[in-house]
Amino acid sequence: MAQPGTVDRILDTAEVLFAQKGFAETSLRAITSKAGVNLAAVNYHFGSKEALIQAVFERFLSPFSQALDAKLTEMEETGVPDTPENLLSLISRLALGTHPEDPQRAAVFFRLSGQAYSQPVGHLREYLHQQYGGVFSRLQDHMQRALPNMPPRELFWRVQFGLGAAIFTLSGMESLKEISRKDFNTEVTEADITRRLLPFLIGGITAPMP
Amino acid sequence: MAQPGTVDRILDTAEVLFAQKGFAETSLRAITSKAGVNLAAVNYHFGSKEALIQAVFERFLSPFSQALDAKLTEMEETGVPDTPENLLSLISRLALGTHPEDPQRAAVFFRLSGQAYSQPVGHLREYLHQQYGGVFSRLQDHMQRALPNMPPRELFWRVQFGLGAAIFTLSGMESLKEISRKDFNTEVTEADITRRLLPFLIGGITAPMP
DNA sequence: TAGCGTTCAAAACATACGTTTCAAACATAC
DNA sequence: GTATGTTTGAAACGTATGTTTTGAACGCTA
Repeated sequence: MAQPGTVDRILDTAEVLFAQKGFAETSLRAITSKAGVNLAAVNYHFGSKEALIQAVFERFLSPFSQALDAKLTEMEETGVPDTPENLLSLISRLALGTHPEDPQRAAVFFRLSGQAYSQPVGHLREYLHQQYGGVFSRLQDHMQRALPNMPPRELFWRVQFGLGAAIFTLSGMESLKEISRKDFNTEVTEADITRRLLPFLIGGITAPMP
Repeated sequence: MAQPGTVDRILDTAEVLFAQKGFAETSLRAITSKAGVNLAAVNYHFGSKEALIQAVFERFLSPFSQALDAKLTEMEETGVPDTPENLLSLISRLALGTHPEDPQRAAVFFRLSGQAYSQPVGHLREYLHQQYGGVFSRLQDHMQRALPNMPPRELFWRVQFGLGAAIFTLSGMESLKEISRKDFNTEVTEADITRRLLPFLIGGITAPMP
């Protein structure tokens, strides 16, 4: 019988395990046993492990992508000026707040993104590109309008650098949290890091050209 | 018979395959067959796959780490001032030029670093930390001297951000090269990116505090 | 209630993996 | 040339993986 949520229980468990240990290192048996469902359920509902991975990302990125799209439209309509500050803090707020019911969710989001990016050429990367490349290039356009004097090529790379700084740091947070705890006797949260990230990103993206 | 270079042939092949596809996705059979050595050779010479991974990193990072150490000492002795520019361009030159006989080597270096960082908690990360944490904190000290007014905690995170931007971008170069080729009709090299990286990193690390 | 499509559970399947074994081939020292 | 320790080669081992199969349990409609 369609017991409420076999599919969702698989997705919930898979996204946590994928974020913790990576895709290859997470077996279907680990997912299904922790989720309390039968092993065959993954192949039955999703078709394959690869399809499950894509489903996990779709459930994650679609709300974020749609929210970003809506916010950009809202900015255009209400005449909020395109500035690096506005754009970057918009993204930061969305990344932290797309799933407000679960604050831990943001950490999983960042770790999953890092896993996806460091993933070899596999199908995931191109899937993400063709699925969410549109929003990304729209964001890039806004950033270009915010910095009209910067050559598009230079801006492209600087956005990539900023993306790297953000995803890389936030996806490796666990280890960094520990170091910060040891060296500075301070607990840090994802929100702390994104707050510190903003000036860094703005300084980097708007830096004078050599 | 100790045919000249079984160990080296394994290391050469392993480092390329690890960089291309990741650790879990690269089997010992793929390595040994491409290297033209027997499957058992890995366990005979290295003991295990995990030990092989560490050996690959040691061969890579030790020359870099030693060179960086020497250059920092040289800076101290000759009185070269600690500035973000000097420190960052030093690292950039070393990363690109530690293996001058093979320009491709730098790309492998970056991709391997990215794989190591995005790796889950596994033993590799702590191995790298206890092996090369010393040079890293020495570099951090120099950076602190370059920016005496910045709180150490803030500097720590900004260095992490910079590290993320560098490794993340350079380790995903293949895809980014392709995009750049399509969008801008330009071929880019690792050296191009590091040249563009420098102003971004300096701007980010020295950005005014909020 | 009978039939039907959907979902579940348990088991088996085929394959790929890291590792181990053991004998043969080799280099070196005596 | 023989003996000894080291390295190679081919095969097997045990295990873990993703996937498939089969039949039972279930909800729904006629």
